[in-house]
Amino acid sequence: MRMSKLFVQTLREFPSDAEVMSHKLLVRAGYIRKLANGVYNYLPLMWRVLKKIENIVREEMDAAGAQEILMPFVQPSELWIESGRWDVYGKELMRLKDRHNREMCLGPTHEEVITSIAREGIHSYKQLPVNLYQIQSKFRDEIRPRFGLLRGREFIMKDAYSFDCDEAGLDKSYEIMAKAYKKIFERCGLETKMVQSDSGAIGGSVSHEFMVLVNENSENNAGENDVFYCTKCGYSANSNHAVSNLAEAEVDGKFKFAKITDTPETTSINELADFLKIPASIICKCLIYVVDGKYVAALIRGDKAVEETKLMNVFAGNDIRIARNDEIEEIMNNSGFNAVAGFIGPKGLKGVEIVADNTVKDLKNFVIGINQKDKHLVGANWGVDVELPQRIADIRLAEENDKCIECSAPLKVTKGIEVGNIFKLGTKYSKAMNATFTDKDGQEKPFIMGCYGIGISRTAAAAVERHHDENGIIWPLSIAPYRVIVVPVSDQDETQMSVAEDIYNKLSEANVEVLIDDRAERAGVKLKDADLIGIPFRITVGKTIKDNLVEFKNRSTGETITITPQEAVEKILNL
RNA sequence: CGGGAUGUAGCGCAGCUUGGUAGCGCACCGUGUUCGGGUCGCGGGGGUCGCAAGUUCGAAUCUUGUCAUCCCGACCA
Repeated sequence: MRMSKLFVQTLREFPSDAEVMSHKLLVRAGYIRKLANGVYNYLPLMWRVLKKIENIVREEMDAAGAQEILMPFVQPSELWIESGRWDVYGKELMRLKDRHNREMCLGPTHEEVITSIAREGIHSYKQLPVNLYQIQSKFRDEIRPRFGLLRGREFIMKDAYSFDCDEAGLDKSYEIMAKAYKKIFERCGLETKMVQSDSGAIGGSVSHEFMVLVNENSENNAGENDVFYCTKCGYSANSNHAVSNLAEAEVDGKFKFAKITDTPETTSINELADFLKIPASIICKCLIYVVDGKYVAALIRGDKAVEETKLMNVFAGNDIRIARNDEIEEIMNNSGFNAVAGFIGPKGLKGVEIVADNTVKDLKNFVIGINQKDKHLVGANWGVDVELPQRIADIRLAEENDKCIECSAPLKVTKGIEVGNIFKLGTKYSKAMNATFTDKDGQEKPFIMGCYGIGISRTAAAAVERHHDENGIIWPLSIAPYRVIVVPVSDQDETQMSVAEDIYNKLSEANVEVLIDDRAERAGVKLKDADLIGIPFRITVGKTIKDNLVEFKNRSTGETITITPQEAVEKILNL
């Protein structure tokens, strides 16, 4: 391709509305252009990168035995009503009506559609297992799109769905996908960590995320997830799922008897601990949440934080938020109290489900709210002063240096970009939508399903986050829009131009993806642009051509050698 | 949903305090010059100043509303 014809415009400055490097660089280097909030045009260079990633994904998915299909982007509400998600998916689901007033939605994911396909097409265990996938634009009306391609509303995703006749089959399909994913990201030049993650409200199911770790090179932190990991045994998990053991802490308040004590204006744990001159670990904190519209009280040790996803899962919920003050007031009114946030306790709460974190059951002679403003019960004990809730679960957010549950080594934490997710669905959709097959024994059974996603456009952005320098993008060779760019330094110099054209022609004829910068620009402009757009190799034809020498530069290492044009061509052909 | 900030040419910005009919750099067009890391000069084209009301003889500038964008937060009691 000739730069003089390539549809690209590089900018001399970064766009003012971009925050993270991948966003800044992709806009500045002319790869993408914003059309609306969270919605981007993919210009020629970007589209080439995306197609490269797609093809790697295709090759590995096909090699893993999956078959590519394409499902509609617009879906009828009926399927979503069948699965039960029409009412619970929330505002992320972009809903619309057609001219007949039928309700439709833009596909944020395709479990419903794929289940309907399987329901119609798979009738016997002899047809299983099956794995179908597609690569397609998805639309999710995110609360807050940001970071360019890392969290857009419209984005390109590969989604695969497996169907098996039993759990063992699903385990195998899952394993195959996990291996394929690792290979896909490796081939894209991305090191990923496969971490355990939350699998939503479905009991007993398993899910892993593939994270690109980004802590070490973060001017701006593009990683939206906290990943906990153990360097000793390899345990790793998303913070919404990470389980840990705690270091020793004081959990006995050693008060001789229980006493209602004045604790004026201690609305936070720190204030309360300071006021009573006690460690926060002997306070039992009580937080009111709203899960799917129902009130929930969560008890946890004062020095620890609640992990909302874990808490939500205890109640198989879809939505969780902390209660507002007016909601707490409502609970107080209903229960015959008049306390405010800071003095809430589990005792006597009406219309509220209570769950206690594992950390509170060992507390002795502790401090707890009793729904009286400016007072706490000091020296309380379970079973004596307050009943220990029946529901006890792990709802605690892990912290760095907590002990690994596998090997007790201290856990570390880092930021990660989630580029892939694999998930054992089980029969959630097949049961709800009555998608069954006849098994060996003649019985009709629901499919055992798995689903497997890769954010194609996010993977491209993650690659930029990991591979760039102060001059621009540094694409891994496997996903670069072009492998090599030929730059004649002066378009005035006939020898330079003809040698450059010759190199370009030879590489083109050998089907190498090659650019030639034939623009009537000065050398500085061309070299800056070559660095900015991040082509892995550059062949510069300059003055030394009188000695039959050109410069061969590696964008990634900066290594530069001077060789003959023929050697340069061969070097590229031998990559 | 709450808070903050910002909307002026494709991009980056000034002008607004103190109203008087819009400017700079980059990019673009023409021309000359220069030619190995974003040359220099001359000449040009391009903007109903986010939108809508209001105040005023007159509004980019003041007032109100509205929309959009970016950031932070979404309450850890």
